[in-house]
Amino acid sequence: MSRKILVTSALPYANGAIHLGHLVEYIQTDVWVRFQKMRGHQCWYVCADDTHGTPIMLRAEKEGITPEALIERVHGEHTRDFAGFLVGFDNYYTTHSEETRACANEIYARLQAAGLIDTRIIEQYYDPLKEMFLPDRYIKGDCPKCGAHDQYGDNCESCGAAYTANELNNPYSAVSGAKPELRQSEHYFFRLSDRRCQGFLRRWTQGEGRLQSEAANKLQEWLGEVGESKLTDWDISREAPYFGFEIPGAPGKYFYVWLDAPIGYMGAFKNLCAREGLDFDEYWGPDSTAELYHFIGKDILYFHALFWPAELQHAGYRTPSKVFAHGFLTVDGAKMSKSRGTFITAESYLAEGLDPEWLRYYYAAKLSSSMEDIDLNLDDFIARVNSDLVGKFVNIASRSAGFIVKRFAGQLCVCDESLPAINAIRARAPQIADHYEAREFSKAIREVMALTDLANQYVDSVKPWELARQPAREGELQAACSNALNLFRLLTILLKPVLPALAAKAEAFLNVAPFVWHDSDTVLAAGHAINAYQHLLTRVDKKQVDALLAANRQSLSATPPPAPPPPAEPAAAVAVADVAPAAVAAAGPAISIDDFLKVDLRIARIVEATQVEGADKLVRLLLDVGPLGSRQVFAGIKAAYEPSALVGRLTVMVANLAARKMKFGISEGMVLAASDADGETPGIFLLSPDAGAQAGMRVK
RNA sequence: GGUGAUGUAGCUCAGUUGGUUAGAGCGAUGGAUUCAUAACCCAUAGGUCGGUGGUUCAAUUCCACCCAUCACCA
Repeated sequence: MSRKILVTSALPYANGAIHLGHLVEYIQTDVWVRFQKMRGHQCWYVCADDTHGTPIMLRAEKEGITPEALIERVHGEHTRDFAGFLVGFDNYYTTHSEETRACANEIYARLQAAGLIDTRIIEQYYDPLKEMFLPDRYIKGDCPKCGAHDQYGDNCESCGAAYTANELNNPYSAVSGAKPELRQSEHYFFRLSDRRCQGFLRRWTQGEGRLQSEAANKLQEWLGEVGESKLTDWDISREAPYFGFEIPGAPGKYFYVWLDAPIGYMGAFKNLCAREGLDFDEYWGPDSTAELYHFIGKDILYFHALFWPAELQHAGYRTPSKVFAHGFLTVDGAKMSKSRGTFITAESYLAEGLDPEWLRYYYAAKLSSSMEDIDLNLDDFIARVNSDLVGKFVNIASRSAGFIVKRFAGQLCVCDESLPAINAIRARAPQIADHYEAREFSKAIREVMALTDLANQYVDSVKPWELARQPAREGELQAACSNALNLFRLLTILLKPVLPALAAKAEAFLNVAPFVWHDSDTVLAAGHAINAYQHLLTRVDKKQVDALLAANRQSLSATPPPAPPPPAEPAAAVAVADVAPAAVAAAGPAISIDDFLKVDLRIARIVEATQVEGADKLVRLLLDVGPLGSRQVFAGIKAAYEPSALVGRLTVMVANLAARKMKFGISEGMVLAASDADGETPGIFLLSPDAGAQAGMRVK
C-alpha cells in the first residue's frame, strides 16, 4: 500500500557555507527518502534556507548589500552544494517567502485566538549608536564570575559560567563597540507554560515511536515531573530593525527567526503543492493521515519536540509523526577544526575532485537510528571506500562484463536463480529494507557487503578466466558472467538509496530502466544485451584527502576574529571551536612559527603551593613571572607532587592563556608538565629550566 | 557542577532476555590466483570486552564506585 510521506531536514542558516557536518543530516534524510521512493511511496522531501534574524541583517550590512541579496546568493550556494552531494530535495525553498509568511501569520492568529499569546515588558540592552536592541550574543564584556574580558552575553568561554547579558561587567556592543543602555520594550510570548501545552506535550512526547528513547528521556527532563511546571514562555518577538516578518497588528515587532524557521517547512511544502498540484491540507490538516517526519540534529530537539508540536497542536494543524534526531560529526575523533583543516566545506570537497558518493557511502556505513555522534576517520574512509565499493562491489561488474561484451556481443544468457548467492540476496532483501526503513543504514550496508562477498566467492568458484581458455566451455563462461552481472544488478538495487549516481551509471551499463526496490525480485532475461563496461567508480587517493585538508586549513593568524555564532543556526552546535591543546592527537599537524609564537611561554618561580580543599587533582600555585607579576594557577599535579616540595623551584608556564574560572578560584595560566597521553605510563613530570634561567624569561 | 551517552582486536564497528572457545570488515602475515582499477579467493595471528568492587553456579552483559571521551544545560 502506498504511503503519503512528507520529510524535512533542518533548515541551514543562510549565513554560511554547507560543511561536512551539515551533510550528515542531508545525506541521512536523502537516503531514507530515496528508499521510500524506490518502494513506490509518495514521498516528498522539502527544505529551505533559514533566512531571518540579526546575523543575516548585520552580515548583509557589512557586505554592503541588502539582506535579500545576501540570502539569494547563499541560496544559490546551498542549492549547488546539495545538488553536488546528490541530495534530492523535491523543493529547496526559503523562509523569506509569502507562503511562509502566510503560514506564520495564520499560526500566530490562531494561537492568539486560543489565548496562548501574551505580551510583557522586558528590559534589554540597546545599542544607541546602531539604534537597535542587541541579542545576548552581540553584547560582550567582562565575565561577572571570573572577570575574563571580551566574553559573550550568555556564557563565559573562559570559565564556562552561564549568565544573562545584563550581568556582564563593562558591557559593550559587539556591533558598534558602543556602551549599551538598558531599555524596555514590549515582547510577545508563546505561553508554553500554559496547562494545555504542558499536558499536550507530556502525551505527545511519550507517544509510541514518536521520539528516540534517548530523546524522549531528554524531553522528560525538560518537562519535569507531573505537576512540576518547568516549561517557561517563549519570547517570539524581536524589535525593529530586524530582518524577518513583521507581526500583524504589532508595528515594529517581528517574529523571532526560530518562530518562522520550522514554519518554513510548511511554506516550502505549500510552494511545492502549487507546483505539483498537491493538497496542502491532506498533509497538514488536523486529520491528516499522511506521515510527517523531521530529521534534525540533536541540538535543536528543544525547538522541534516542544515549541513546534505545541504550536501546531494549538493552531489546529497536525503534529509531526516522528522526529528523528542524529548526532554530530567529528573528524578523526575530534571536533571539526579550522586550523587542522577538518572544517571541510561541501564546496571544497567537490572542488578538490572527491566523489560525493564516497562520502554518502561512508556516512551510510556508520549511521544508525541513534543520536550518537559519528566519526569521519579519514584513513578509515579511504580504506573502506576503496575496499568495499571498488574492490568488492564494482569489481563484480568489472570482472564479468569484459567477457560478455567481447565474447557474446553483450548478450546475457539465462540466469541461474537457484544460485546460493542469488537466494541469499533474495532472502536478505526484506531485512535490508527494514534496516533502511528504521534508519539503521550501517546494518543495511553490513548486510549488503556480506552479500557482495558471496558474489565474489561465486565468481572465484566458477573461474571464468579458465573457462575462457576452453572453447568447448563457452556456454559455461556466458552463464558464469551472466550470473555475476545479475548479482551485481541485485546488489546495485540494494545500494541505490545510498549511491544514486552509481546506480544510474549501472542502469545505463546494464541497459535497463531505473531500478525500483521490487526489481530485486527479478533477474535479467536471457538474450538481454548490456552496453560496454566503463569504470563506475574510482578509488580514493590519500593525496586527495590531504589536499582537501590543506584547502580547508586556515592558519590561526589568518583566521579572522570569529563572528558571534548566530543563535538560530541549526548547525551551531557543530562548533568551530578549536580543541584544547591537551586533546590534540600525538604528532599533531604542522604549525607555523607564527602560530607557535602566539603562545607566550615564561619561566615562573613557584612562590606558594597549597592543597586545594575538595579537589582531587589540583594544587594551587602562586607563580612569580618576573616583570609580568604574580599569577595564581591551578595545576592538576596533586597525584605527583607534594605541594611543599614545589615551593621555590622554577618551571614553565603559559602566560597568555585566558583566565579560567574554576570551582576553587581563577586560574591565570597553565604550567607545563609531561605525561603519557595514553595514560599507560603513570606519572606527571613538571618541566624545569636549566640553571641560570630567571623568572619572567620568555621561552621559545 | 548537573544530566545523558560512549569506552569490545592496530582501525571502524556488531554482540539479542547473563550461559560452551567474544564476532565481522578493513589492516597485518602466509598461501593461491591472474578475469578484474595490485582487485578477488583461502588461511593464520591479534582482545584480562576502560578500571575496581559487588550480585550469581556463571558477568562484555546486571548493580555500585572510579577513570577517560563526547554532548546538552533552552
